[in-house]
Amino acid sequence: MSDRQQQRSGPDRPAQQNLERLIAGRREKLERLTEQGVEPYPYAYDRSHTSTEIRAQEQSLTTAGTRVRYAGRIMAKRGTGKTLFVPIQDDAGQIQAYFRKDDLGVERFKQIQKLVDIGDWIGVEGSVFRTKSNELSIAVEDFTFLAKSIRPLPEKYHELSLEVRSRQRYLDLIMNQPTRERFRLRAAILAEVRAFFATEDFLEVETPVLQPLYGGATALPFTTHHNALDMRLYLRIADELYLKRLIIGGLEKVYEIAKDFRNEGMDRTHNPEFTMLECYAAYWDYHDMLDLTERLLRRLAERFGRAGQVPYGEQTLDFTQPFARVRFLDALAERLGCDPLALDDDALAELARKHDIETGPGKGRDKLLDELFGRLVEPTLIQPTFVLDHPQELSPLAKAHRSETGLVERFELFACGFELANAFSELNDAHEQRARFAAQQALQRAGDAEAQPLDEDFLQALEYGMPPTAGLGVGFDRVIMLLTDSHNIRDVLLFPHLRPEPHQEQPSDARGDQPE
RNA sequence: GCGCCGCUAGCUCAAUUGGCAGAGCAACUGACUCUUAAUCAGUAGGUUCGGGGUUCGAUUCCCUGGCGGCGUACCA
Repeated sequence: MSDRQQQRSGPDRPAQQNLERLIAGRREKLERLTEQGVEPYPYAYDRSHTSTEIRAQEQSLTTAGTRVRYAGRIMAKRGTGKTLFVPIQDDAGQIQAYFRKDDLGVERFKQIQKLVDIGDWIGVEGSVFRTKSNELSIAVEDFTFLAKSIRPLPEKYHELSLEVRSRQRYLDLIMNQPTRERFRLRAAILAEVRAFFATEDFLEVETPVLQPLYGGATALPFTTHHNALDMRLYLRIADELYLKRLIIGGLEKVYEIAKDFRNEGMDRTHNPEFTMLECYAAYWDYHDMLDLTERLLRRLAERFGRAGQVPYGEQTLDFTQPFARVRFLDALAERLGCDPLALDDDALAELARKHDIETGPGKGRDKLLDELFGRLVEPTLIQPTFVLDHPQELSPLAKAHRSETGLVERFELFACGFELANAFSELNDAHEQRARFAAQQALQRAGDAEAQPLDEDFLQALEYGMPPTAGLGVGFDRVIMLLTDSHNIRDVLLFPHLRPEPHQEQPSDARGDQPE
């Protein structure tokens, strides 16, 4: 190790010399601790109380004079000569440790004063008390070194950049209590969703991530390769076609919460891998599913908002009343000021171009209507709103509308200007489904790369008969964004997708992936 | 993808018209027995993201590559 410290003219980048010095200094302290007989990386520490428990039990702990054993990361050191105040952070918060030279002796005090750094892990043992300035503290009688941090923590009173927060999430978690709270909340919301589906009698299932053919959504997949079978596989873009196979199998109510993968752009509401909630119920139509969606969102808003009101930026979203409902074409007509169905193809294309939407082969009428809707209507849907009855071409897996030709029985839920959920009465006529797939293939030939492929295996399953069924997909990360007042999906993903840093080179002998 | 903006010490940020690259925190040395952004005195820390160009001289201007932010497009 000392050889490396002496290495001045090596390949190390000069810009890192200062950091190297800081690290070398901490390694040196580690060596000196070891020389003094301190085990630098012990195997366990038997703590008696967490910070939460100490705060909750302060009264009894102080009156009884109980010795507590508390552990965590050192977040600061404030020395006043022969005493030292050290805030120690555990999972839930911080408790200040109070070291006195007179209590610990010269050598032990010198260890904590000189050889222990901000960022190190430590266990302290002593009694709980309040300082003169009324700070809850532990008067340390003994301490145990638990682990060394050889890199300096970020500076303490400025925010980390979004990049550092995302790329080095552990630093964000160390430095920012709200980040910890946000991810605890995410876990609580997930648990609440599972509890909801349990009360609704849904069965939680798991379906394949690696699929021989992708389907169930309009999106581009990630491709990989299975060596043993020497075959191309796709990471799923949706769970839909497998969950429907389960409905066909007679599991009447199923749901899955899992990662889907879409090989598309990233922005504040999109990450290449994201968590999707999908559920399917036999004998239901999309009206039943709409009711379930409203029950779910209302329950989450009541549990995690303020009595069903959810603050989001400047807005407050109200989930207590029945959500607004608007038909797709009506909403679009209102924004356009004319009936889009009354326009001929040329007029529609011109209208699209007027709103900066590309036209051309592979973009049918319905696709243009959808893009116009996305451009003109979606951003205006702040309060929770159901949009119903979409054009058929956009929804090759949805059942035709029972009374409106050219439309399907479908709804999307919007809030905060983005889509939260998508559902339909599922198409269960195998013959019709085959025709819809054929239409998708025609679109694909015309240049629509996202058109859905024909899934012969799924069609075979469907030919055994699927009962009337409604299905729902919910962008779970977006629900988390909504309920935690987060405005970038990266804030609700512990490890959002980022470009690798230049020094993180990929192994050149990587196997399994097939370059596309 | 495209457009705009950014990248300076471990972290957060300065630097006049192109003229010696600075501060706070962190680190190091010392003082201090109730601090809490502890305080006080001092020290050290830089290939200004990489490469190229213009110039007597580039953190600054130009080109190019990398990464990031915001906007925009497709999608949950």
